[in-house]
Amino acid sequence: MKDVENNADRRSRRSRRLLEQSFVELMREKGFTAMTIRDITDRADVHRGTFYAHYPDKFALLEQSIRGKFRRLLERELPPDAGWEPEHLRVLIRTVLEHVRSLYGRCSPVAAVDPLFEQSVRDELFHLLRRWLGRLRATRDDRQVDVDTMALMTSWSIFGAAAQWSKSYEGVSVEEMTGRVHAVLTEGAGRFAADPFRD
Amino acid sequence: MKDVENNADRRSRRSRRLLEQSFVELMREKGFTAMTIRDITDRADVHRGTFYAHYPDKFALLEQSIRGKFRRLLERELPPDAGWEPEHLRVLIRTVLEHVRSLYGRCSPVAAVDPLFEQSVRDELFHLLRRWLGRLRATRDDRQVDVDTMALMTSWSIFGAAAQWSKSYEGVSVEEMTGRVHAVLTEGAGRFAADPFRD
DNA sequence: TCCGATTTGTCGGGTAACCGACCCAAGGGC
DNA sequence: GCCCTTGGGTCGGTTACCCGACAAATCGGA
Repeated sequence: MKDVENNADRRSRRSRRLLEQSFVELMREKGFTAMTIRDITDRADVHRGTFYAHYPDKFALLEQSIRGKFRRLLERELPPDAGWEPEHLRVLIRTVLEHVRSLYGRCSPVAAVDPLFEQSVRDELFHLLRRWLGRLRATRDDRQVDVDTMALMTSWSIFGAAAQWSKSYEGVSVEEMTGRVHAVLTEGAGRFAADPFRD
Repeated sequence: MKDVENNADRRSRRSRRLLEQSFVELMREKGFTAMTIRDITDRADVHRGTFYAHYPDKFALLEQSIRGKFRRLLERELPPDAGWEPEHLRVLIRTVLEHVRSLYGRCSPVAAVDPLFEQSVRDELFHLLRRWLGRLRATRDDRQVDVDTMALMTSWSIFGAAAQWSKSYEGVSVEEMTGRVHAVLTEGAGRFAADPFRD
């Protein structure tokens, strides 16, 4: 269980796969709070102890599940060679907007899982953006800004916009909102900073 | 791997299940001779060494597959509490007849697997009959005949009839043949033995 | 309230499965 | 002929998993 997630032992990968699969099934059958650890492990045909070897509790599995769903969504929308370019940014923003709305739209199922979900989305977003920016830096490394910080702030800004929009921007369409967010990211704060007293 | 087949370690059972499943899929995709051990293990996501921990070669897996199919067929046709009774015997005979015909009907795929198939069916049949006869013996144990021998001979006789019928009894229907076999088993050799010179 | 049942989380000992490497045999192409 | 690939089969060292049992926590009903 050294490199958790993908390139680990065959058995390790299989166990995680089986557990997550059972979890998803049980999620729609009886919901998060109703299911027990034993429910999950019984269905996965895995010893209960094995569960604790991979996850500290149910919430960790829920988080992996949410994260995985979001990641697959991004992989489906974006080309495999996507990077920090206007067109790909547009797609990314729109995907996040819709994903956040689809989970905020329905009254949040359990209040406890809410911050978990937010964290997952932001984190996934952060890693994607850092990868993009990292490759950018490789070509023209005359940048002063720190890549990690840039990725972090961008992920928060996109997510924040999505959250706010999905809650209270009833009249604004996805396209419109995507445009606004995109504009901020590309035109950016630099414009304002250059002339703070413009207005 | 102490009690091979059912009640063994979870991991053991899972491996066998995965391997057999992959085998069945590959069987209809590229056939028996074409598939390699690596094909099977790759698809099952199991280490190649694990295969040899369970089966000496491909043929053993084929045999398990055939045997399993036949067993499931019997379980579907017969009630769970079936025993040595005229009605259940009828069903058993008919099932064997049709099963044998369904595999002899098509020109036998590989000549090498032919005896393997015969052995599997007879063996499965033998164990079922022995179970039936064993329970019978528990109630009225005035029998002189050995249960194992009885079961063995019965299994051979039923299978033999089925094999012969599926090959060359073109005009005889399943019902008709079932009746003949059933008559022999119930009326039996006892009739003739009592009066060998009757005719 | 207390009690029994269920669930959670942990642990030690044992083992099936993993991994990588090995040798050998059977083709197939040069 | 030769080499090179491909598949079969084995082995030693390592590891993730299994099993059963345990105590602590949680919960629902008497």
